[in-house]
Amino acid sequence: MTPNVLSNRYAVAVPVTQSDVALRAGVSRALVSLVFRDATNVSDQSRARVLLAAKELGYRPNMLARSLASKKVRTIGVLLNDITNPFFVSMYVELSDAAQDAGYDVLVGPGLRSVAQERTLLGTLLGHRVAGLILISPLIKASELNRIIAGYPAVSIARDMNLDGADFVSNDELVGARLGLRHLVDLGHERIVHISGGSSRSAVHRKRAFLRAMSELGLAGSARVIEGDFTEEAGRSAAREIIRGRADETAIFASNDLVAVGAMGVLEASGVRVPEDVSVLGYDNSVISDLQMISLTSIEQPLRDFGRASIRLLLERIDGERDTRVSLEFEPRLIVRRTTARRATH
Amino acid sequence: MTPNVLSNRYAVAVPVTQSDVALRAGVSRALVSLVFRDATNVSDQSRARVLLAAKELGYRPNMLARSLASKKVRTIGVLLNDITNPFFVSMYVELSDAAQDAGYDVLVGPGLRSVAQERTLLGTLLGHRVAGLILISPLIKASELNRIIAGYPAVSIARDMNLDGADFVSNDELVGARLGLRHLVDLGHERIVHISGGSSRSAVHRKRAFLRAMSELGLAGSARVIEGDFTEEAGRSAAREIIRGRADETAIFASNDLVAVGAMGVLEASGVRVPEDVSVLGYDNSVISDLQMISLTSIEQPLRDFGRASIRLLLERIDGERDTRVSLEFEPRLIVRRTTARRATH
DNA sequence: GCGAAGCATTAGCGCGCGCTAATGGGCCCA
DNA sequence: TGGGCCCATTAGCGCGCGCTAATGCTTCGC
Repeated sequence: MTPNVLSNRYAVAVPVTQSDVALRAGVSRALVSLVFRDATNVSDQSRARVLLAAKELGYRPNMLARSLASKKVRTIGVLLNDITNPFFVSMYVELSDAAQDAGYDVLVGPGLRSVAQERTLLGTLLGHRVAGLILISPLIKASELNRIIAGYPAVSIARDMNLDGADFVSNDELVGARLGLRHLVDLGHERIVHISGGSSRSAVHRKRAFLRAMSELGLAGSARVIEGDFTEEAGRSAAREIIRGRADETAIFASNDLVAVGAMGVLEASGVRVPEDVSVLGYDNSVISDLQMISLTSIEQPLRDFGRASIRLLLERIDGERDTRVSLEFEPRLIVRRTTARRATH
Repeated sequence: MTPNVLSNRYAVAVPVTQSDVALRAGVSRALVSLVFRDATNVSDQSRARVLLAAKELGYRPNMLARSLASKKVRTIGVLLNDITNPFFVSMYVELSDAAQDAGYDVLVGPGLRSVAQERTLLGTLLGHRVAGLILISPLIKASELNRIIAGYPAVSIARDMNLDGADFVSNDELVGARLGLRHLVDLGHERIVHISGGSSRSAVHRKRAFLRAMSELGLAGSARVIEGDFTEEAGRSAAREIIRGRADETAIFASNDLVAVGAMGVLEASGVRVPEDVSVLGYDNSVISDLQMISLTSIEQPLRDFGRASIRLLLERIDGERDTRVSLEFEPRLIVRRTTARRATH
């Protein structure tokens, strides 16, 4: 009976430390540190021995200890206000990509449109001492946000909140509205209705851009707005209102793709054909707009540019290269698909 | 001239430590630690003073140092093989939710269907010394995975790889296939084609379940499979083949929603009506299937159950309560929408 | 008034690693 | 053989916090 020999079928993950590697390689712990920090002044022979020992033991530098000791965290926090929105997810992909290129990890705070939850998530991110924050269309009001992240490197995407310390990246709403409306006007449309995204800052900006672009085109009189939010249901509801009111609008400028798709669903179910009877224009060019069954004409926001620029701006602040606030607006692009067509002559 | 007075418009985030709080509260550092760990044996008075000082200074416990000192990391790593797939994103939402309830943070490794990338991401997660891993349909082959995460608490979702140390959570493919096919057969369909998800493990399981369920229904002879993958394009391509071949199939059992939507797009563009001429069934019940314009009948995978169960299983391992491997299969559900209908009598 | 008991607080080591001043050793040249 | 130089390596402190044995203080009972 040897009670020590238990059936240890499942190996326990024994944490391997620098000391373990040093011991096995027959060198000091600090030398191992030097090797893993790519320092010079290490003989090729020693380096090889250390790397070999590390490999044999399955050693991996402990990010926690490393961050703690160096006082430099290579992790960026991303606060997402709505992870179910495909547009934001794509945004995250770009961010993650750009961050990785810069040698940073990304920690997400995936919100579900709740202010309270956002507060918690921000706390978590700050608790992890992330090097900087990227806020994607946050819901918390600016004053509170300003207080929470005071002095923290931050970039806000898609929502300008005039944070002293936060840079701002967005798409040029006015250009977007012009692109979309000119396209519709070129197709002969004049009476155009906008289904808004609600009372959030970005939604209001988009609505104003719509109204202004209509004015520029001399169509201020035939512009109409139906209030909604950024969901499919808002699109459905607005479409019902349009049908009920027997309005003479021939085109819809939706506040985003989801809204557009919701409207189209109701329109087609009611016998109103898209684009034969009504043209529909979305915003974001998210993945659903590209589905063949939907094939929605949409305004594309340059996500890749957003991602790259955000990370760049953030790193400038993290590295202390800049102290002044920067706002960047990128130009959106019109992607024409099959939901917009020449206005029917009646 | 007082060169010390610079225009310091942007406050620098000064890291506040436990010592700072202790100093301000006039107590020892360890007492602050006790307060923040909700220890007993702290007078209400001291507690209040510490908390006040912490609030005034904006102190937040440093997760890094905490993990290092306690040797307990409250972070779970999630490896996602394809973050652009809405199904996986929903999966992540549930996981994140369940983890938070258990007091854990979540660190994501967002893959884009690349094995090399997955390797890197795993390295990052392990470098962060996450308490455990959740692998969502990973691509890395089992043997390698087994070596990398040896002894690490892990749960695999949607892909069984017989890892000794990894539990397994999935949906019961056979039940899913039966649900879908019975529904189609009840509607009078017999000749049914499956558009497969390719050669990945989960795709093969789904295909086999389809074939077996067809056999059970006595329809082995009228079952057909078109190979594809889990993308919309695969659905389109398969639909073209179906049309070209003038096959007499009256129903399509797609390997996922995206494939189904792709097929529907081509069918309708070719004048084949859904569901009048052909019924289409998806899998996953992802967000797109619920869009009114699509309204796809689909097999719902119980994501919430997946998430809860995965976290629970993982915590059991992390807490050392269990050493043996567990596999859980949850029953999917049929969600009937508008893409399936009674077979046309010709 | 004294000891015991109980409670609140503190000192100090350890976590894994970054970083630097200091040490050691080898080599070359005179 | 001695001195000097340079390169490789090491000892040791610090990062912010967890944790516990030990200390100080108060209160109470007899």
